[in-house]
Amino acid sequence: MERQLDHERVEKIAFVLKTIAHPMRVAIIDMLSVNEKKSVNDIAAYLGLEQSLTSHHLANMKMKGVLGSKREGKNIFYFLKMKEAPELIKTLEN
Amino acid sequence: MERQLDHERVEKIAFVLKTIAHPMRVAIIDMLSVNEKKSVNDIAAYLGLEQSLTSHHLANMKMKGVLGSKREGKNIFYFLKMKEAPELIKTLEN
DNA sequence: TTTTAATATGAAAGTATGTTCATATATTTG
DNA sequence: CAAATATATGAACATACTTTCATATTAAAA
Repeated sequence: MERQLDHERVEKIAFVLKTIAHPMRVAIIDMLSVNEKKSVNDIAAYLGLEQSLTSHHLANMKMKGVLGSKREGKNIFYFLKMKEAPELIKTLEN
Repeated sequence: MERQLDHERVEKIAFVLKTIAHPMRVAIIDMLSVNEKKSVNDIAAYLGLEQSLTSHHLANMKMKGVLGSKREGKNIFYFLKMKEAPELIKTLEN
């Protein structure tokens, strides 16, 4: 029989869940699971949010390993980095 | 091609994620995914936590539909109600 | 029917998270 | 290089979440 999760593992799992557990961030991940990459402005426009707020959330998810980003000229494109993120959302769609 | 998630769905998904996104609560769900049902004291003892704190977390998860409970004499047993909860954890174990 | 065991509850304090606003930085274009 | 566009950043504020502590409730046992 399998061991229960140890403390460190539990912390890490909660950390990832916490990173995603916000309506804006769920929406961003959902969008990026369909779009491969999107600029900050596109994301903000699509979700109807302010630039600065969008940027803060994107930076947060990037810092925590959920997203990545890549500059292309004037734009910065964000993309999904943690493949599990959309799976979490899919688990709860019903 | 599939529609994106609407606002209400995104909110609901974030709500569930937020309910689970805490180390103690991940540990409780993990425990209950292996044990079917456990009393408050058992849970508190197993996790090395105070009675009151454990009770608060259990009540919270019950209120939000993740857990259920059932009194048996002096004890109250908690059990998993939302089947997706352990799946979320499983997605992030690796 | 008092005591003990198990759990819940509510308020206060502590801590973390989210949002806004003003401004900074980087890149392209005229 | 000055202006415009895209994005980031930091501080202040607002809100939400966690923990603790003291006490209440419920059920069983003596």
